[in-house]
Amino acid sequence: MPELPEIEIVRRSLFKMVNKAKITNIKINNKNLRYKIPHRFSKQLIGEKILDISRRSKYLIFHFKKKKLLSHLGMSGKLLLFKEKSNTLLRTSFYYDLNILPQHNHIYFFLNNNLTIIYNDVRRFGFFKIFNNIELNQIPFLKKLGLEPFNKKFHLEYFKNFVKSRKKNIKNLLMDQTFVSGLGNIYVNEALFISKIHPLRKCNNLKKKEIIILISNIKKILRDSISKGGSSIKDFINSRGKSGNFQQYFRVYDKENKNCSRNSCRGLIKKIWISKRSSFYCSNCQK
DNA sequence: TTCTTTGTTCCGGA
DNA sequence: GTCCGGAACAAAGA
Repeated sequence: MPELPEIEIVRRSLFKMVNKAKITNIKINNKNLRYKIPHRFSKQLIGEKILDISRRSKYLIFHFKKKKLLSHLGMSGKLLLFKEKSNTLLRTSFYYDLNILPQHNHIYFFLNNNLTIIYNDVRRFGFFKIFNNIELNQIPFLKKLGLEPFNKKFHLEYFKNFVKSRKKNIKNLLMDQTFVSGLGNIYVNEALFISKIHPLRKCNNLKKKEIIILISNIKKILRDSISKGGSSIKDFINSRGKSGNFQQYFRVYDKENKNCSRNSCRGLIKKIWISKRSSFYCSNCQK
């Protein structure tokens, strides 16, 4: 569920607390994540100092002197911060109040500042990979990615150029990470709703005006979501266990059979599947 | 037992 | 060669 805004919030909240901290130990409870954690994993990271944490699309990158640790949270991955001294107290609040179960704590990164980063993931679709001496844009997972939505180059001309020879529907285009990277199902649904564009419209048939509105809305919705603390389908919390609250602002996602929230409309929200992904749209105002 | 959920990769047909 | 949709994959809860 975490999409760009959620990852950005995790990045910011982690960075505040663990920048310049050194990894003193690592405990792996379950190495079977999306990709199996190799034996050398702990050895390669212990003693390394976190020099930066950056984000590309939905990936987090921990920067060390020569190494980079790439992480993707998959569907339900969480990076929790744990204060050693008040261990018990935080455990309670993380694990029970927020329905985070300790049996899904898979990796512990112990730091020299009395904090521990815990990777918790119910479905284990997330992953960690270490890269040595490599530029960011050469990392295999990152080099195929399209523009970041906030990139100034993500504009009308880029869109028109990209769809010139393409015929897919606009929903699948926005889900395509080689076109624009960081959007997932939820924000694509929302952006199309706000832009009054039907998800099945062919991407090369959008009018100039519609493209401009859509791009502007994508940027706006991501920015708003970050400022509100990230989306919070209940699986998502930020690194300090604080739940995001963007969920209450969803206008179309998971609103099947509800009335359209647009004042002037009041059409019915429909649910369809597009490439096996649930898609919600207003049958009246999304043309 | 089956369905649904996600992002990503892989594959075959067009 | 390129585009595009579908399948597979990971795990678990309903």
